[in-house]
Amino acid sequence: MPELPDVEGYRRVLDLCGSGHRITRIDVADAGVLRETTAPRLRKALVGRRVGAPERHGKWLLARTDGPTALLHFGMTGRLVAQAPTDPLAPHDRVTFVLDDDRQLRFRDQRKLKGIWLAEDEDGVDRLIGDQGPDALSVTPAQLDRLLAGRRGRIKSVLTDQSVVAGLGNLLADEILWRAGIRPSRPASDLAPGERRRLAGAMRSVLRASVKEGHVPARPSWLTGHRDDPDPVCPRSCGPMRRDRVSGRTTAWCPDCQGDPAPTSGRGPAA
DNA sequence: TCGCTTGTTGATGG
DNA sequence: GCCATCAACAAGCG
Repeated sequence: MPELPDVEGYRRVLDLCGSGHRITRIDVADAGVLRETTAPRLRKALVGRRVGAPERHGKWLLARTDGPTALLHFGMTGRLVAQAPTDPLAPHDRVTFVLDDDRQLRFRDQRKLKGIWLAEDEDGVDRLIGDQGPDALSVTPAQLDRLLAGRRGRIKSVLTDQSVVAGLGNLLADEILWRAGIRPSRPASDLAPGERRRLAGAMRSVLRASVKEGHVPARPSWLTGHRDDPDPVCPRSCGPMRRDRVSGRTTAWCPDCQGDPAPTSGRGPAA
């Protein structure tokens, strides 16, 4: 679930609830989410530290303190929730950070695909997320041109490649490509300048609206509002939507709005 | 039991 | 080197 907008929401939770407060205790209910560290080492590094202004890069949340930085990645099912001490522990609350005002920040994650890392300094941060491309929210049209140049892969694969641009997941990529009217299976380097401009604009507007909500909203006027319907219909063309696999991920798109089906026969007439 | 899932990584093959 | 596919990670649902 978590893509850039979700993680930005968790960043706000951490900022609102944590910034300026000291960490007084860390409860580890399931050490399976601790990566390259242990519960004792996490406590030694962070208990007593004051929480600073959190940052986000792509889908990574950087929990700053006046000491080490904790790096959180939420995989497909992770969340960060603020709770009162009286709130019962949820089944998937893996790590609880208790603050000096008794409030709690809980790393809640069903599937434990990712988790929490610890970085002692900026070199450590860089080692963990240094391979990430620029954050999708900050990408300009000119920058997108440079990022796509020479990429022979499919545009959807390129957009969801975190080392190219950081923050876009399956849902966002589909929504953005649909908004821009570009077929997900198009080779990235084939896009015309006008298409790249539309893509940059769609990325910006979809991201802005989604960040405001803290997730990709399933609005009736959006692709995301219909992609899980039994027989999904495109809210723009009113034609049937398609569900294919592109680069191993379920891909929802509209043949009317996004050109012809995958170019299996070699050359797509309108492509 | 199988297939599926909004994320990521590493192996493998073209 | 680039790209696509697949399996794996882990857990739940239908």
